[in-house]
Amino acid sequence: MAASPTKTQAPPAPEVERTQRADARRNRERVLAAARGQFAANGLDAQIDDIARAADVGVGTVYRHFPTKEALLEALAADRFIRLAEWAREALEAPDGWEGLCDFLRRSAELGANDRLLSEAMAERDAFQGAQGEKEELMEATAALVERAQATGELRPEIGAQDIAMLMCGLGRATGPGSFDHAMSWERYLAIIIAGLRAPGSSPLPPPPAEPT
Amino acid sequence: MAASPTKTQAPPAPEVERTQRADARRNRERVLAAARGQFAANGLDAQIDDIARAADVGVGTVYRHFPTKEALLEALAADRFIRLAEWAREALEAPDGWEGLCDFLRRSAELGANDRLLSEAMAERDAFQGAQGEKEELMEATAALVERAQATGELRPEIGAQDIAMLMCGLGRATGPGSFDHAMSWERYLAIIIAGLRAPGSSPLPPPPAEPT
DNA sequence: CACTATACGGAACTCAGGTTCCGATTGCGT
DNA sequence: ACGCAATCGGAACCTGAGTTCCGTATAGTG
Repeated sequence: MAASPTKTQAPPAPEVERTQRADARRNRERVLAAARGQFAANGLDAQIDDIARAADVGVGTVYRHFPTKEALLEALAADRFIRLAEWAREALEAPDGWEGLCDFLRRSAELGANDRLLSEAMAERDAFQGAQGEKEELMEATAALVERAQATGELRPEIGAQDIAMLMCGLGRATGPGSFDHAMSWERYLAIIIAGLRAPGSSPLPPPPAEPT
Repeated sequence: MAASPTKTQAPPAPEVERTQRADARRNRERVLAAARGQFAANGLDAQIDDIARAADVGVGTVYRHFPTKEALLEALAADRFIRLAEWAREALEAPDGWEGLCDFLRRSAELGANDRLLSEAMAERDAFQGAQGEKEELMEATAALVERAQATGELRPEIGAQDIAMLMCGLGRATGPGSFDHAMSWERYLAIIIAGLRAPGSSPLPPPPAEPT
């Protein structure tokens, strides 16, 4: 495209991305995909060498795209959080609040049960600072979902978004790949939890400790 | 190696235990205690050096008593399983079946929430072969507890001992030390689960996949 | 009190897994 | 087609954690 003087486009913004060779971009995707697979199956201790091999790429290439294992991890974790947040927002569109919540839980559970990285990333308090923003967005969407489900009176009123996160995290870690009974599907676990979330007249939950906004 | 004919090699009963120096026995206990603490706090990746230091003992001493990290781990895991099994049997004495189960769950949850090793040991399917027997004993006791609680009609009939294990494992891993919200006590999580286990008229659970005897 | 088998401490070794480096390749503007 | 800079591959390097080894210290015994 000729740089016509009228090209009002291309303002001062230091467009960083564009001068990247095609193969580089392609390899980046490969690495990402391979890493997703390895981390899903083996959790945090998947190995860089394996990822490189799975991506059919040298280790050096992995490191050129992601300066460190941690960075790669965070990129993927952020990815997951974003997807979950999207699902949560979609669920907000559902006609019924309670149904919407359940759908969201179902999708999350399935994802979590098949991706060790997700539940491990969700669990560790300190690590994954890089994906903190995305995580918070997810929590916000979840909170909205929770409130809507409580408005109709179906979801116990004491529940908060934190509770949901905690429960789904437990589900992932108990039923995920490599866990003691991955075959026994996450669906049983989820069904029990959902029943517990809705239960009408049971004794109130112990108070949550100083909910951070 | 010469099979010396006179070397009758001690009588058949290889009484291993008794000729052990007093300090050796004492140190063994120290190591065990220190290891318990370290593993509880840091899970499987607690380090031998730290355990030795905490026990105020040299690394060599740790290895003289336990040939390998794995061995130490298994000794401790077995320990935990045994204690849980005892608790389960105690709970069988409770006047009410459902109450007994809940008491057991409460004690297990508290232990699990404060001991990363426990839930990690419970989860890993392959590892910890050494503690397999103890684990099975626990599962049996749990099964008895479950049946009794179902007899009175309070516990949902589809629940099995495996479900309990899975749930408690998730609880431990979601609320344990180092997890994303250890402060948010395990009690909330447990309350939700208990509600879910009892829930009367909710939709039936998806079927368990080929329960191993 | 002397003697020896038992136990101890901790430096040194080994190995695994993350990270770096650099010569060989290869996309792409001219 | 040419040439340079962006990329690549993967051997080499570094660090951390489990394990081994051996000279020294000590409980227990005659």
